[in-house]
Amino acid sequence: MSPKPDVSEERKDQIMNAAEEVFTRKGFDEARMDDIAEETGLSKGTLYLYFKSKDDLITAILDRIFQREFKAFENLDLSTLSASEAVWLFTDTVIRDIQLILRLMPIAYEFLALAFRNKVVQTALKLYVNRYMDIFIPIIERGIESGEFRQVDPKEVGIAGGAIMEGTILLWVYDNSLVDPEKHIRSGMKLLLEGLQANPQGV
Amino acid sequence: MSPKPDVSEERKDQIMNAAEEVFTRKGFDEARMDDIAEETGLSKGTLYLYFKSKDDLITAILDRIFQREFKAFENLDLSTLSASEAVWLFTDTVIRDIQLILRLMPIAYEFLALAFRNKVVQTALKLYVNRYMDIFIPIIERGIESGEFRQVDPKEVGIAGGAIMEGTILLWVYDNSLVDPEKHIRSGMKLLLEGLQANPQGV
DNA sequence: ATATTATAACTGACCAGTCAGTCATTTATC
DNA sequence: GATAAATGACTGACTGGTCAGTTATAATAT
Repeated sequence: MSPKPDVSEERKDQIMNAAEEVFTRKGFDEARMDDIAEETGLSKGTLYLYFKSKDDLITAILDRIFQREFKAFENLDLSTLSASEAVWLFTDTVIRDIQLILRLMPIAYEFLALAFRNKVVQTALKLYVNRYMDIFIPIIERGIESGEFRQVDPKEVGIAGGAIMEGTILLWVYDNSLVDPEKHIRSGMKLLLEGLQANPQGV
Repeated sequence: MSPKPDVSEERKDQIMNAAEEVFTRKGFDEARMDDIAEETGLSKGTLYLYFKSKDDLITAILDRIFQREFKAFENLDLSTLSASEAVWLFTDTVIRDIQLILRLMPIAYEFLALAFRNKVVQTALKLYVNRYMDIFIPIIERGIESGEFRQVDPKEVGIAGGAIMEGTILLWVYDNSLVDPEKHIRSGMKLLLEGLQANPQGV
């Protein structure tokens, strides 16, 4: 038996939480390992017992965020719904998810900037958007087949839907007094859906 | 008169061009003043004759980008067009603009990340999105008044339109093999417009 | 002559990462 | 149940490299 209980998982989480806070507040480059140490209440040396470098810590945090994102899409059974209903359930899921993510937006945009020069980041983002499209596009296809939607290109609708979701958040970053992410993602999706109806009326 | 011809404007531009290149390639923080000096072919000391700090240089570059952006919207007379036509002309203008800006996207996303902690950046972005909405929303209002569009909230449509434009670019950053900015901004706007028609048919 | 433009060597603040050592708790032994 | 040994957790002063910004000096045009 070990003379002390293993606390390494709790410590790692504790450090990641503190680091997430500091990175969000200061950005990757301005965040000092000393700041993170202070935020945890631990010493800097201890951080290096659990993460071998600052990069390693950043990577672990991003991994954790992505894991959380993907979880929201699991257990999502859209097969029994009409296409419109499925779009709404999917939209609601994304919106619920976004509420949790909004505070991490500063990290997200630094991460996006990295995507242009970092292969690993590119791959992660590609995976993310593809998971998204793999859910969204089949809904549209089903709606067209069933005659609920008019004849449109499902991929184009998928991209437009994704753009509305991501773009609305972007506009909120531009001017948070102009945009309410939840409200305007919903109104944007509603406008898109209304244009898809085979027999125009309420959605 | 000065004993030498004044080349300071050319030098500034030359330095900004080099810096834009290096910032795009490496990011603000990873870009060294020595890299920029090497890119210009000048010495580091010379950079400091024209820009008093790295921040000053970054600010000048961002200013220049924004100036270019705004210029595209000047001389844009939409008053003689139908609302749909006006939306298309506006969309085309944005798309033409975007082609020039795509290579600077890494800078744009670093800049966005800054927006969360920097008042000046916040103000600049707010100004940008508001100029955009000040053009777009009146077009929608006019379309509703004239009976060309059905009764919708013009602000919501403006935000949806903006989201489609900005969001499509974002998706392109996520996965440039999935999205073609020009094509998908156009198809997204088409879907939005079709949903706005008072008497659904072609747009 | 002299003002301007340029240079390249230099400085010093800064900070990621290290390491020799301390501390607190558990286990082993009698 | 008291003492010692073992070990994991933790610390913080230190180092070595980096890089924004400075300065002393030179070149050049007028």
